[in-house]
Amino acid sequence: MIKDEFKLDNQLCFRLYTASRLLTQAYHPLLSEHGLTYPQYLVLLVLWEKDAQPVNDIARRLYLETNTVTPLLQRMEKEGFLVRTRGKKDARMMIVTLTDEGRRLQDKLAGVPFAVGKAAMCESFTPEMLPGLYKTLDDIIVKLGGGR
Amino acid sequence: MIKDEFKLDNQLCFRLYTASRLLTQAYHPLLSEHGLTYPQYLVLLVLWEKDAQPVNDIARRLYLETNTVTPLLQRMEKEGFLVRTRGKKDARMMIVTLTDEGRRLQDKLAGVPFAVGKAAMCESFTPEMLPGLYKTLDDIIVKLGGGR
DNA sequence: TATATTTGCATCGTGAACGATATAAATAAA
DNA sequence: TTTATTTATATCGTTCACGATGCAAATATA
Repeated sequence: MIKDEFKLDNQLCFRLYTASRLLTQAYHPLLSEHGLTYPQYLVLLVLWEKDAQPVNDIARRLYLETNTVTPLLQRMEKEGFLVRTRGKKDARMMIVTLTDEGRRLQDKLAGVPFAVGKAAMCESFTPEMLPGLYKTLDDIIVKLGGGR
Repeated sequence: MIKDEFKLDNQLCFRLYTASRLLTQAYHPLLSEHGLTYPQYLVLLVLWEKDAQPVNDIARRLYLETNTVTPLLQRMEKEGFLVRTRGKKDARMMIVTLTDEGRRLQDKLAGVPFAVGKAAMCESFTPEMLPGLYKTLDDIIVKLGGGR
């Protein structure tokens, strides 16, 4: 008999992994319509909050490494959503700035959060449960993401 | 000013995505030591519960597509953890069966669940909170993963 | 000032994810 | 029994993730 700790139904990570993938899939049709992927959408969220940030700050905000973010930003630049320019004071830094088109996406994607929310909520999982869930996930993230 | 729905701190999906990635990273050193990745570890969990399953059943259990699972199984076969044989009754099916080495990993990885659990738990996120969290995530998965 | 170290970003290789498509076996319909 | 459809898996192309490594600019040290 398999040990309890090895049962798939007792795995926190598998649940997080699956829920994350399925929720990302829910974003897919809404984002691909505008030529975006989910990680690219996250970059937009970061830049909409605060424009003109260096690669490092964007990566840290998303708990990602720069070697993940750099090619992602290069693709977004090629698509015309942002521009990357060397920092004047410190030439090592690559400053990422939204283009007009990148800012316009904020209006075009205005309906996305609600649409995805509607797709995930049900009788047993309601919006009122979100704060508690956020707190729990944040605890896990802080514990594991420590340095960031 | 950015809309509340667009703030990164109000994103459920980003939290799931981050928590999933960070928890998977916690598995990494423990698994790579044995030549395994996290998705490969999930395949082992499935096969330890029930050996000799077709690709389709493994994929459904993990909420993945077969085009994700097939190459993953091919790599695991090359590593000697399992064998893939065509079904006798239905030759379309590829039956996946653990090797002795694949079964032995169950003992070698015996300490992994506890080690990862210790890495994720803290004062504010305790093992007692797991059942509630499981329920919430399962609701999301069922709502979004519907058919599977 | 010359040298060493640190910092910020980029490149490379591998392994997922996943949409789209292909292929062959099994089953259903004509 | 041909022919059409469904089913199970595999292949292909693109985009992440991420460990390892490289490189140039900035900073610290000698």
